[in-house]
Amino acid sequence: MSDDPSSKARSTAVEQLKSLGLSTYAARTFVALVTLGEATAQDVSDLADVPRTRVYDAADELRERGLVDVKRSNPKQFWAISSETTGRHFEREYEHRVSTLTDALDRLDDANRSTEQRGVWTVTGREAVTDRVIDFISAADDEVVYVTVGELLTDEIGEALSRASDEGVSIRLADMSESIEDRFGRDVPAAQPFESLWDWSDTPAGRLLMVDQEKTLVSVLVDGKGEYPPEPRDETAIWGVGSTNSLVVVLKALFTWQLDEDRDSNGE
Amino acid sequence: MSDDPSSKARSTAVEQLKSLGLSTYAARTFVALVTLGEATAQDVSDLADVPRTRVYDAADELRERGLVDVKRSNPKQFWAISSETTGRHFEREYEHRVSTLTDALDRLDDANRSTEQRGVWTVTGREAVTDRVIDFISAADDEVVYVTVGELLTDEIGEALSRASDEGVSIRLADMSESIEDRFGRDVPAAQPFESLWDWSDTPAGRLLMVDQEKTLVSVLVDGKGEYPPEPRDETAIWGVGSTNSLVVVLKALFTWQLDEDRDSNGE
DNA sequence: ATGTATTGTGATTAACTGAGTGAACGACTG
DNA sequence: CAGTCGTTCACTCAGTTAATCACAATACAT
Repeated sequence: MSDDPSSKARSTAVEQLKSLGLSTYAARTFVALVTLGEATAQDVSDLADVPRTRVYDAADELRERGLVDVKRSNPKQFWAISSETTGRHFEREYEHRVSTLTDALDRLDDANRSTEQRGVWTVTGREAVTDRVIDFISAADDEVVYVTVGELLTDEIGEALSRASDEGVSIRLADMSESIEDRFGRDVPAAQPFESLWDWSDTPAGRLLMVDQEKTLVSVLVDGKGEYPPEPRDETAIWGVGSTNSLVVVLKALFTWQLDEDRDSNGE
Repeated sequence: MSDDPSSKARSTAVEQLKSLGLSTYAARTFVALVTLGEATAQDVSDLADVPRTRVYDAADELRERGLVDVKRSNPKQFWAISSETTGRHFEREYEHRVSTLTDALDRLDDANRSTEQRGVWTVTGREAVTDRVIDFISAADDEVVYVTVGELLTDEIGEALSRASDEGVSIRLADMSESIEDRFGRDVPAAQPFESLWDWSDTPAGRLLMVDQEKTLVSVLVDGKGEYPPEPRDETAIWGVGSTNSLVVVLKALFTWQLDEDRDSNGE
């Protein structure tokens, strides 16, 4: 039926609204009101699969949130705000929540975070790994060594590298694809590319990161079945900090050797 | 005790995390990990008031969300991402959700929204009223007449007025305080201030809005008990659209008379 | 004016998620 | 080898939310 495409949009909208904190009835009612424009409880009940007697509660929940207006006629009429306004609304709500959260967390965040550690931590998920990489780069004082493949050099990481470079941190990027090299010729003028120790073309690829010779991260892409849909759990990394950390020690040795090698071949 | 200020931050952080979709245990565990830095299940259980046997589940929930890393040692060690990274994380998550939502809603949003209507809608809450005002101003084609007090002329509304002005809509602002007049001398060059019909200084104040002589909104501030804490339910508005709408008709009459009066006294 | 149909409000019940507890298994240590 | 600690799993209980029903109020029609 012609409802099929819109019914998909309908269910995704309901899902998102629920994840944003609305009850199922309220979410369904809101979606119905968006499509109907102006409607009575009966109309909503017919379209949204919400018991008619519950539409009033759902609409009230929505009204308290400022998502729906009510016409005090008989029968009552309901009206949903436009999708743009909905976006603005949740944007404000979200900003408020996140800023409250980060404020509170900042007040708790202890200083004893980047001390010496033994052993290594594991991270799964590409976004989570990217977060750690950005953390490390942002905290760099002297030097960042980053071996990666173009696929994993996102804008966010580029920005972090640029910022670090601006603060006088020396950036060493390895095994960049052409397009990436072009990009970072602009973005990170101070980046000094060097030849990678390994040939990544055959491996499933991943990244190597060393910051200030005391924080290191190693990741591999683990495309489980097929690499067609970018799986959420498609990257796993281990990382460790501290000059005596075993992972740091071994990577420092490798990188130091490799970088010296590189400098020699460049006639420095 | 010295814990008191931080325990407040603790509970607000937990609240926000829960509202962002985490379970109570997960939220408490995360907050404990942020303060502890690196900790075992026992440490978390002691500080966070989470049953020790449940710390593992909570940490797993957090790990799947990319908020916590795990060291596979014995005993297991947990580590929480920094507050800045937490902010970035939820920002991304939120952006994804809201864009998915607005996409879906746009696909549903029916065109039959701004047709002729009888009767008026009611809105409560200052933010909700502001949303309607912005909606109206953004949809203006020819003319915006806005009578308000400085308190209710927020940046958002200023931006909306500026945008409308840029698109050739004539803006008529009334009863502006000096500072506001200054501001909109810059922001809205095309704004034509005019003398308000009423003296608002004694009333609880509110706003009047008419757009294209076919959409009108009237609001009053209803400071219930005291105006000291800006109550969330502190403004109530009614609005209606359509050239035959009763609220539109009466306000159009008032404004037309007033604006003509104003033009005469200015010698136009 | 009265009866009927429909709207609005409240109460009650059922189902489900999530918090809390305890038991059992496994690993490391003395 | 035994005991202790760490880890996981299974189960109970409570609170919340969905769903249904019953009743009151209003509007419309005859």
